[in-house]
Amino acid sequence: MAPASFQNAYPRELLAGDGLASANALLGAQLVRNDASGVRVGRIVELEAYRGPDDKASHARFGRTSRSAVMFGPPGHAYVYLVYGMYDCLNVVIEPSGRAAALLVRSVEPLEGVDLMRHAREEWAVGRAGGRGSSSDGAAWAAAARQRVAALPAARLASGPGLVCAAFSVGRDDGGADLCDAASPLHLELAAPGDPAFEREFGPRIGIGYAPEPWLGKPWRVWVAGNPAVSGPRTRR
DNA sequence: TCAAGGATCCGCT
DNA sequence: GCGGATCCTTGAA
Repeated sequence: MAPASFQNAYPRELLAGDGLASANALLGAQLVRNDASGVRVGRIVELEAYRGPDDKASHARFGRTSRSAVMFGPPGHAYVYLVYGMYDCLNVVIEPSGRAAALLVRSVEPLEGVDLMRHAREEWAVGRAGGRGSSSDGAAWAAAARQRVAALPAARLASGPGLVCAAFSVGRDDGGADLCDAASPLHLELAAPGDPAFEREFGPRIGIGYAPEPWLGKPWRVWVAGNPAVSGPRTRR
């Protein structure tokens, strides 16, 4: 059965205004990956806003660089970067050209294509296994990694910025992709009309300890209250 | 609690 | 141009 999606391409104007308004609007929207392997759809349940060169937690704090150039472009495009050497993170560019703001997609609740996401997570985990040590039991390690992923509840398949990219096969090749174009293999869609209502919660962003106040404490992280797919701060693990 | 991993940036020459 | 520090994380121990 064809998904009810592909008709509700996300309106770019919802991303062109104030960053926090964009974050509020995007929470609950759908992330869609449509490629040769099939269709994967998830609901965005956690976001963080990074708001321009003045925001000392944002990559834009260095000004325009080759890495962050996409963020300085028009809203609705994907900004994908590598962090800690091994994790890709997906951001949605917001605010008008030249403002260099973006929303980091931290968590997604799987809706369709859960098996594809699980398979992608397995492949990703096995890929990581290859880089670990020199052990001759690499195959065993990979098998164990597959087993761990297989045991995960669906809600944990994309509950973290690196995991979102793993589950949706997002890489830096996707950087610059137009997420407001329904024909794009990776794009956003409005929430389905029948989606349940939810409450929003706000708090400080995660992993930006290097940033000074007031940026450190800005409540620019927003998530769906009580949703099991929300990653939350590490201290909750 | 800690190691893994590599792109990116800054400061220095 | 080069070298070192840093980093929007994760999973294993």
